Amino acid sequence: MEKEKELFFEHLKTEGFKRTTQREKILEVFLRTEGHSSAEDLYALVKAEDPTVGFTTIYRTLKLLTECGLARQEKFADGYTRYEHSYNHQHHDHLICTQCGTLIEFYSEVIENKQDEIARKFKFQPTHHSLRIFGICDQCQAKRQAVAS
Amino acid sequence: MEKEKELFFEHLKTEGFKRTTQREKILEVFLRTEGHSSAEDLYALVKAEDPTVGFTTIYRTLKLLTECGLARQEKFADGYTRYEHSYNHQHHDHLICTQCGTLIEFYSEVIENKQDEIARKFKFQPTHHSLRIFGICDQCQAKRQAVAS
DNA sequence: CTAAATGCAAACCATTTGCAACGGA
DNA sequence: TCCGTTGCAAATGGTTTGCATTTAG
Repeated sequence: MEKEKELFFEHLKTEGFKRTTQREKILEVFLRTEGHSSAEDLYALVKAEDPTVGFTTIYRTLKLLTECGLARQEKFADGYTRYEHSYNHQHHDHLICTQCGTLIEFYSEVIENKQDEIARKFKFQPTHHSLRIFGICDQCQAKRQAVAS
Repeated sequence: MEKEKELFFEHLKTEGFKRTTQREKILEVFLRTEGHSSAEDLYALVKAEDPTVGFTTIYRTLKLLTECGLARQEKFADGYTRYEHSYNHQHHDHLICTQCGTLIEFYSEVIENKQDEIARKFKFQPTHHSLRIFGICDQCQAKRQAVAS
């Protein structure tokens, strides 16, 4: 966590931005989240600890965090943009149920390695990736069966 | 193309929807597109052939096409939702340059197979997937080098 | 006939921006 | 002090919805 904070403050310094209490608080709360948080989620969490922080600052800080690589954004079908960090949280990919929205996380060494191999082949320097498999989860398949009969 | 049209009209019939000239035209134009088209792109293309079709109908028809599996939607960082079909276009994944936006397509049998294996393990019935590797492309790496020196 | 479909304009809603007050450096 | 930052309110912009009219079945 300290390493991440340093990285952020360093980024602020080199870009000529200021280190404010709001930015410190938002980063701190963000690093404590697990998984995918929307700006709204984060706003609620930060607001609980510091009611003076505004919605706008959440957005502006998330942008900064994305720029320096601490946050990664992903657009979801529900219209919300969600953010996640990699601190204390190993990389994983997703199975997403298009029926109920359930998220299943998985990790495959084989796929990770193959991706690196492909990137090398194209002389491409990968920073991160997103693999999502869409379909129907176990439970929703059962529900469908029940309706059909 | 005929197979896809049949599938669509069949979907309309089973859902109790009507077969209209607008829907026929939109499907036809959509199947002719290559890659990722936004509603706006499609509107321009359809409008060129039939100026009476409205923007709203594009959205409503894309929703129908997505429901019956002919279109697949993907949210992009620029705020637009883009759609693609699989007619006449084999599946592929993407390397995306975060610097210049270049898209490189690739296909890996190993990754495809591993994905199916993972889905089976979770009793998940996959319909499609999206794998995007983000990073810096060959050309932009060269540019960076040039600036640094 | 009649229920669905269309096109327009207005509404929506997550996100962004303008601006006056504020606060690091 | 100076310039970036903040929070509010208003604006933005892609997408959706209400409604009167048109149209497929």
